[in-house]
Amino acid sequence: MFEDRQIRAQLLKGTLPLLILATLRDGELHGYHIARRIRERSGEALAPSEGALYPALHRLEAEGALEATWREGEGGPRRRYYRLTAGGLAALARAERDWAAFAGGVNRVAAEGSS
Amino acid sequence: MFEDRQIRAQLLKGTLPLLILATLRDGELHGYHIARRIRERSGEALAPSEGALYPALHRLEAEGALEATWREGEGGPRRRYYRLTAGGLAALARAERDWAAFAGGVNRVAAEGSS
DNA sequence: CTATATACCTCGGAAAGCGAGGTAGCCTGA
DNA sequence: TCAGGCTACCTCGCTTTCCGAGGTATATAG
Repeated sequence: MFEDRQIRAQLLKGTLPLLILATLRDGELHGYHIARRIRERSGEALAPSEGALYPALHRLEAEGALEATWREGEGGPRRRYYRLTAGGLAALARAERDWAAFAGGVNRVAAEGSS
Repeated sequence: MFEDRQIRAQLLKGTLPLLILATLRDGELHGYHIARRIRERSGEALAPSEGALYPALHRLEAEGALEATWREGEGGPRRRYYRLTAGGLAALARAERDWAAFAGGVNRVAAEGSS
């Protein structure tokens, strides 16, 4: 049947950068922690896979939105901490604006009894 | 630079079925008209391309969410009119629920000063 | 007869998510 | 001692779906 596959599977597309940038607004975090924060804050509604998260972090770093440093982990493997650059902050503002416009548009189209 | 490309380009992913199904809630329409309605109702925020729209319609039809009939157009080329099936109505409800959960999750993560 | 608007379609390419799989360090318990 | 589990990172191949470009066809306006 026409199942959850189609909608759910693709919804995350394009919003991961926003989620990552927003998560890093309060301070630096490492990748695994970012994923956990997104899950928690979204109330488990969003759960980006590692196969999506790490490439997204690399992209943002390559674009200059994030800076990263390796740190030896206390009681655990080494971690890569990410923080926003000035450009990243601007990218976050842009991403929020884009998301608001997009979500608003979808809501207007999907709203019942609009004409 | 980290430009609009990244967010905007992929945002539509996964929401097209919802937009199409919602647009057809009030009655049958043909493809071109559906595209126009989405543009109008979203306040020009959403403008799915034909290369995305027609395949999406075919997918929904193949899945049984839509039924379609050809009609000779009065003053113009022939048109294919789409309408919701019972299954399509259910799919619409599901898509709306998924969208609400997803958008809510993104908003919670992106919201400033949440903890 | 050409241009424009409507209306449909398909193709190739790119982007980005997912799952599976792999490496590695540390801790716990049999 | 060593198996299992948690943290933490990474990559690869697969899939989906979007976009843009291009193509067909009909009707009307100039």
